[in-house]
Amino acid sequence: MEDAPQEFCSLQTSDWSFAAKEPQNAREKIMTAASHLFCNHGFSATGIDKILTRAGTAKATLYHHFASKEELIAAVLEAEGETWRNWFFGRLAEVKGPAPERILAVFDLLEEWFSDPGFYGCPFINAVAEFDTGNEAVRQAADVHKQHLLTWLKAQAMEMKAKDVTETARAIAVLFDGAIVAAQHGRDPSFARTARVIAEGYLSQIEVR
Amino acid sequence: MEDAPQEFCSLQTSDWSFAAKEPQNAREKIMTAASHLFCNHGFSATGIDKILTRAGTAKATLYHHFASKEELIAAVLEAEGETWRNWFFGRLAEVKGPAPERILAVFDLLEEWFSDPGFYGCPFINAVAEFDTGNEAVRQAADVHKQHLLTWLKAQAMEMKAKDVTETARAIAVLFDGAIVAAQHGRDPSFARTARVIAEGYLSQIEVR
DNA sequence: AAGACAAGACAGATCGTTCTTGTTTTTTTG
DNA sequence: CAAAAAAACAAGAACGATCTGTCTTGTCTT
Repeated sequence: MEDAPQEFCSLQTSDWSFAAKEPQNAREKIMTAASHLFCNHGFSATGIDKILTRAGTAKATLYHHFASKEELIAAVLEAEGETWRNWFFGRLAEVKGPAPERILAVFDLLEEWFSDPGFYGCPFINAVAEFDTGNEAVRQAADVHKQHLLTWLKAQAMEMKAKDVTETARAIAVLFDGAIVAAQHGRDPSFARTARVIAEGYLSQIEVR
Repeated sequence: MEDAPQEFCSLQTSDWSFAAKEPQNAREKIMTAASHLFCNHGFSATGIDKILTRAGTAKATLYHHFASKEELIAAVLEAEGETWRNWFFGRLAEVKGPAPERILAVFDLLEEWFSDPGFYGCPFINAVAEFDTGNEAVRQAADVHKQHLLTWLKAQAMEMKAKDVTETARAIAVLFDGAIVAAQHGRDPSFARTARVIAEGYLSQIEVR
């Protein structure tokens, strides 16, 4: 019952998740089903048959669109990453104010994300945690995703004339990862605010050019 | 070759890992082999047969000591947690100085941990990331482990007369988790120092009773 | 005599993958 | 616009491999 085929739903509450999107064709049906199962029950633990049952598609259709399970995993990670970044940076673009306030807004967005009942942690953190050694493709996908965030953070650090732009971005990224993991483990969205307070203190002490 | 049976090694370089200990009997052989494979290649991805091959033991021996794979996972997590905490808190007990310095020493220990070539992240973070939904036993084991750290942090916060003891401990824990994940993903131990600098700033601004 | 262990056959289920057959949908073309 | 060609898709059988777990037989150590 829990993993039954998704019923029609015109209201998109989880803009950050590809798995919550309305699939338009068989390929998307497979990807949204796979995304949900991978992220909630793990990649290795999710078999092809479970994905097909949830997607309501045929086995040949999956292997027509994806050469292997590994390729499906890669496609899901890429789609999840892109959807999440569109949501995240899209919302950040709405924030008015100087760079420090934009950085702090990051943690408000994290709290929104954590508060979603469907929150399952960061797919990339989870994937690297599951595969660790081997599967360099997964690590690379996670790296690409993280670079997007670091690039944005560096831009903010430059705008606020931080002395060490890279180190400032790294520091915020540590708070970012820490908040995600703590919120996932404790099922407690308020870790985003804890991280925000730390960030406020850090940014107020930044050395400036 | 990579996962061959471990050769004799009298020097214990990785005191933090149960998988690096010298097994004394068949049960410990199984547990150290399982620990190594679980932590490096994932729990679901590691089959019983691979564990037995690495341990050099028989299948009946495994099922004589453990009722199921799930129970073996639980036993490995518990052993890994205890070994790690013995190393961590044992080393912390050597640190002289007031509470803030003891807290900062946490991040020096993290850097040591991250610098070990065999570092694979935190087994509990990895386990929760892999299973997420379902498997409440794993989540509970992770919670117990985290409570040990939080209790220690609260004691330090009390000693330095922090106004909000719980929040102070939570903040350091966020930096703790963030450093682990960042170091694991970037294969870069220096994230421990990044987290330490943030902690220094945070502790210097703490509200005191 | 008893328990710990090795070695491995065996079972039933599930894994990822390929293949076949037929239907529906889309695209191209006359 | 209609006919024809092509692609997408459903349903599911079949494959060999691997999965967790059981069971048997025999050796070794206490």
